[in-house]
Amino acid sequence: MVRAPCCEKMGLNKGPWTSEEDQILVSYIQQYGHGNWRALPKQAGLLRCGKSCRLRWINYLRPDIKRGNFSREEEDTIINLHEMLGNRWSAIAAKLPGRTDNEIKNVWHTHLKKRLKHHEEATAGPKAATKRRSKYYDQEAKSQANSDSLEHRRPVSPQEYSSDMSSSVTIGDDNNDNDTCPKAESPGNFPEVDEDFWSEVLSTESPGGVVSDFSAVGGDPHDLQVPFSPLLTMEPVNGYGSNMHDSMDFWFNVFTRAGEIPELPDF
DNA sequence: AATGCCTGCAACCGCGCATTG
DNA sequence: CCAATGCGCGGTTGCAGGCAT
Repeated sequence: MVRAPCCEKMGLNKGPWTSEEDQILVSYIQQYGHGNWRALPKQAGLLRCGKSCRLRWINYLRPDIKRGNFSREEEDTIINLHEMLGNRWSAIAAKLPGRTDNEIKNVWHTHLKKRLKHHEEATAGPKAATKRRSKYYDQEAKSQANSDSLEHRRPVSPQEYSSDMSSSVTIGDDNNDNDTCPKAESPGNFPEVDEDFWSEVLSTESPGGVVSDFSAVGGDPHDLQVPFSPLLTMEPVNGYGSNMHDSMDFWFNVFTRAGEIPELPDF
């Protein structure tokens, strides 16, 4: 099957959007919505393909877009989710209101990969830790030192925790290198946990569920500092927990990293 | 001051999946 | 059932601005 191009390429604008085009697109969507992206540019009088319009709207013009730099918490959330989901940017974006998959993808490639790399260097040994850091990271470390770095590490209630998985693990944070940042020697920087811990988790938890009694799994989740914490908040939509395959994958990763493969829970 | 390099980000491209007729 | 179409996603690119030399 020969696929037709998404739009007639002839005579359509490409590249950066002008403010006029933005205005046309916004006012059209506000008035009529965006039922059919392919037809939209023609109806709105834009010399763009529908795909381009959709991208512009979703990534830039949508009214609920959150602009500006990512907070530390948002970055930690991305790192957590990326650990779980991989490059499923849209699934990650779904957990970050106001942020787009494109934005998250960019942040990951420009900032967070460096953070992780730096963290690995730092945990690999003092020699590696003294390597030259990126410009971004130097600035970030400076600004972080000026801010109240304790705020985002504060303990939270299970309810609050359930709606904010971002606080579970902090990776590559200069100021946390000596406190609660996980420092396991094992691949993936995961701390060891004992069998009792996992059996407790399994008795109280299943994918898609929420742990309501943290005393049963070791008290304050922040004290645990283990990467499965997002599991505790997982909802049976968008990503892990949404189907059997993902759930199996997830549990396999969790147990493999924990160094044991107990019986999988019923799904 | 000039030049080249690097970084960040907006936008494009191609593919796969879902839907429709 | 199958082809056509539309949409969404992830990877990649190109450009503008900042920075180093």
